[in-house]
Amino acid sequence: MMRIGELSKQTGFKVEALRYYEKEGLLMPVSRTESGYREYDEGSLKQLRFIRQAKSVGFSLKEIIELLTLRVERDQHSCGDVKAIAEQKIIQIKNKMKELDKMHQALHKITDACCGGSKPATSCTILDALDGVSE
Amino acid sequence: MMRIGELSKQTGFKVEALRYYEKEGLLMPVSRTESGYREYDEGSLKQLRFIRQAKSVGFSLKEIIELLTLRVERDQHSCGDVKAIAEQKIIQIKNKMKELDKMHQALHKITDACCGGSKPATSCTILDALDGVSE
DNA sequence: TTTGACTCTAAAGTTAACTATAGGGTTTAT
DNA sequence: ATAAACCCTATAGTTAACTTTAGAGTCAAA
Repeated sequence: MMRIGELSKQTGFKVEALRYYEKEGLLMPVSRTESGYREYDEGSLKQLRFIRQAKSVGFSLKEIIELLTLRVERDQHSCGDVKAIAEQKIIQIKNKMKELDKMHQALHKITDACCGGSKPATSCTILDALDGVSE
Repeated sequence: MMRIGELSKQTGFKVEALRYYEKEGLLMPVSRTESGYREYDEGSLKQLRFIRQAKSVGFSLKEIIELLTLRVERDQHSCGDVKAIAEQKIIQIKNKMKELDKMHQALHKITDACCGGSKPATSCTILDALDGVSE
């Protein structure tokens, strides 16, 4: 078990952000000490790593909560429910990957074609580069 | 050439957002009519499509400006400059793709393993599912 | 035992990215 | 030629995701 300062140090999230996440329902402390200090464990670390990942690819905190509460629990959510939400998220993720792939190809085209040739390009933008990328 | 309302209709961005983008340096109108109306063209459409893509995968407007101004122009930016920035962005993109891939595998694991079996799972979360994903 | 580092709550402030409002010109269809 | 629909600027307001501040309790070392 660790306190909030330690969790902050190990994850890079600020102490205040961690308290904010609790208020928003993203990350609950495992327990509280008698004096009211928050206590966290390894699971908290894992959860914060996931939150960082999801944030970095453009999911909002609200969407991340949806992802985190995706669970099948007897008498709570049916497999069908979970499957439906998960599949919708998978679609979102696939779309994001497609966008990233296009951007990646375009950037690659810039570094390769625009700068690699013998004669220097006069003007080459990512928009021009995207033109060559199959949609 | 089209005016701001038409551009808004064709892209789904609100008129006010387009004006905001101009103020922030993301999207400049091609020209102005005598009476001061903004005028846009096909290039504006292309640019807005790109902005939407980049936003959806978590790039900030500031970062998008960086991407949009990535261009080799004689006497303005050297190939080296552009290459350096582009390569840094490629790294960012690759990281995002890695994160998305992990999330995708985890979600797939949930829909498959947790709901597919004959006996119902009692509890299965995305965090549990991520455990099995190679890091 | 007291000082410094840590923690708490509650509330106000900040930043990015819009969104809405006020007050006023312009275009276009009738 | 006039009303509806569109555009303008400037400014204020909103939402998400924090960050800061104020005031106070707790814990560990000297």
